[in-house]
Amino acid sequence: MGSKELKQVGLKVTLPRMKILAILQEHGGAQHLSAEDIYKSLIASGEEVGLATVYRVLTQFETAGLVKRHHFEGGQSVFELNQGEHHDHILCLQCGRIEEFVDEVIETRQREIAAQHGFRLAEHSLILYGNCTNPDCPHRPPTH
Amino acid sequence: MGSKELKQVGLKVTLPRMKILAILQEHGGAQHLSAEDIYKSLIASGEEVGLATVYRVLTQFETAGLVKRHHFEGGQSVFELNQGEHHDHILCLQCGRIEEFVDEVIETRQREIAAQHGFRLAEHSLILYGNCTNPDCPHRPPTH
DNA sequence: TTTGCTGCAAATGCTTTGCATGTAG
DNA sequence: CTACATGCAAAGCATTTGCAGCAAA
Repeated sequence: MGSKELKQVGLKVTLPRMKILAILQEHGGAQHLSAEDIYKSLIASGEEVGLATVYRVLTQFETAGLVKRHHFEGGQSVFELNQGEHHDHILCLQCGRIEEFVDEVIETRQREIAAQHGFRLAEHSLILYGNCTNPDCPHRPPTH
Repeated sequence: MGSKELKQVGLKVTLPRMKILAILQEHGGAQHLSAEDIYKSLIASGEEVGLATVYRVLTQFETAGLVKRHHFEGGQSVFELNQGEHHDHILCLQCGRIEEFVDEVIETRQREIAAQHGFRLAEHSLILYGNCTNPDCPHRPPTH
């Protein structure tokens, strides 16, 4: 299942790569995991991979366009499967919940602003931080 | 001139703090400097400050609301004087030029999106990355 | 004087790299 | 068989912290 993607981007099909891809694909691929998260997950399932390998593989995946790297508050990078369409993120400062959204109004406005300033827009990073009013929001600091 | 701000926020008026404030205020206060930048600037002007002090002071300034910290691409944090009104940034991937902008359309839309997802919006980070078409853009990698 | 500040060096947290061994193609 | 992958330990950065000495109020 994951071997096709690996071959496509010219990476050898190895166990660590397959496993990491599988972890990212869980729950529909809409996860945002740190390298450490993935490493722990591997260890938990009895795999013998080094943290360095996790970082190396994730970087290769990013270069290959398989995953996207984000820099949310908190120092560490988080990775998610590249699901094709671009999206931005909103995350809860209380419980760390992350939701994705796409908004054409904002996308369009960004291009206009870039043009006004004499820039050709290449990419952007938009992250909204807030408190989710969900009753089941466990009011504790985010895991990452 | 900077001593007033320091007293206001309950920090003792010391030479390192005055100097760092002065550096941030240069060029109208619209600079985006890393701790290292500021440290080098101090050293260059013959001051005997430690890098640790620069970090400590910047963190205190941030807590006091005197400066804002941003996480642009590149690992290090950059600091700018808190000029009161919120704004976002657009920066050139080629020359590192940074421009600031405010857009009500985007601001409003962000609040709407947050509300739609059941979030009370606390803050946000919006950074546009592009290539500035300025003829004098020195096509080399950004300094930070 | 007393509390808070500073420099220095050491410690930290995340991420990358060097190297010898192992393995996919 | 050969080029690429891996694990481990060590190295790298950016940033923080412990501590003894100094200085602002």
